[in-house]
Amino acid sequence: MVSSKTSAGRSETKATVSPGAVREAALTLFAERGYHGTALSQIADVLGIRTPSLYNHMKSKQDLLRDIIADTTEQVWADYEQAVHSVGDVVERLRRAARVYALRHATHRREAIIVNRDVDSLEEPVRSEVLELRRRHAGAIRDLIEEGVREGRFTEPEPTLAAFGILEMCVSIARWFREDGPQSAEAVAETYSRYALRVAGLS
Amino acid sequence: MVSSKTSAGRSETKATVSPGAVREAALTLFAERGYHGTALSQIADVLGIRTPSLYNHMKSKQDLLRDIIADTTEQVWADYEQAVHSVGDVVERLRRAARVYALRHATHRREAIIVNRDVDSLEEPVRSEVLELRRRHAGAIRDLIEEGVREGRFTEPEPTLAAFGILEMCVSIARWFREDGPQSAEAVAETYSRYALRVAGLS
DNA sequence: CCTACCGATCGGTAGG
DNA sequence: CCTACCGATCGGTAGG
Repeated sequence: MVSSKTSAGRSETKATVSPGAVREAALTLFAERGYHGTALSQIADVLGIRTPSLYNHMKSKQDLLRDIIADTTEQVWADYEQAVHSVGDVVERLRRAARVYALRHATHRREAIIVNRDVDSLEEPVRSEVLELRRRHAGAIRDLIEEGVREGRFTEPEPTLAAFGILEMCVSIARWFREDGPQSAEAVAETYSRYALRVAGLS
Repeated sequence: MVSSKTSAGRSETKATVSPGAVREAALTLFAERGYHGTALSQIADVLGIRTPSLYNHMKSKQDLLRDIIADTTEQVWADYEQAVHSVGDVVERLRRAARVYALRHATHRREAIIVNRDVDSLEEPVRSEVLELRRRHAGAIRDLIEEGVREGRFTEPEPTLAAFGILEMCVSIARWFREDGPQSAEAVAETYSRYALRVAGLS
């Protein structure tokens, strides 16, 4: 991204920045300090340029947030659809839905933190669209549990509460997972998908 | 000149404010918009006074955040100790620890949201002290699961992951619980404490 | 409790 | 990519 940094944070050599580099820097700083806690001057510092130069690569600070959150939310839904696609068994469907959601939260930690902390800083109508997509996701998980209960595979009498619990348990992975930790993202996702089935009351 | 706004936020009659009222307003606004997303002028607006008058009831914005987060974190630990105090059975200990944690997140939603979203906006050394207390809590839950596994009551092979999952599942209650919803705080806490035992692998 | 006011910093624009 | 600069707003202080 930027070569030969001085101790003060800005680069010695002339920086060449791209929209992707700005987004990458925003991802790290928004995740660390929050949207309102991050100044554009801090993003510029990381990239080794002056604040006004950012505007060659983005439209506004709000646009940066919107792109990050909207893209991530859409990918979560796409993940879900692909995970359960052409899988018949309802237990296996829930297992895969939980596993892919958990895996994303281990592999895209910054995005997950930003979506969950700063979604309310989004301007309308994007904020409502994002919330609607998240509701759809939670509803799909609830429906899986209900279906499993009808088929006698799950026992949980409160599918809505269980769906929220399962999803938020997976979200929490983004808050503690370390790439250099003792477990791989895949192993953690596998473990949490087991928890999901237990919460649903796998019989 | 006392302009009497009726709809836009400030009060008609002369306001009498207390430290508790300032904290209450901060609680609501920090939870809604985040610490950095809330201006002191907004807190003053809610109370019907001018921003500088806030300083008769608090030391600084940062102090407001610190009081909210430190008090809440200490109460969570006190809750835990009281819940497991003089309870011998390890399954019952975990059930009670999860239930009291879940219950607090249903009954103190604003505090919970602020602790989880804005703890990193705390200045040192308070931030580190709060994080240490939270680690101690998670460690205590993990120890309960390990103890239960040793006694053959639980089966979970990853007590650390299970402890994080259980706690964060309970935290999530603060994000969706409504006092006027279909379930009481106690009922939700009861349900989530069942989930906790399932995640631990109650045999 | 208020008005008056402070320096600092914010996101963003003009113009090259 | 830069410098120069904008109006708005921030948390906070002085002084009554």
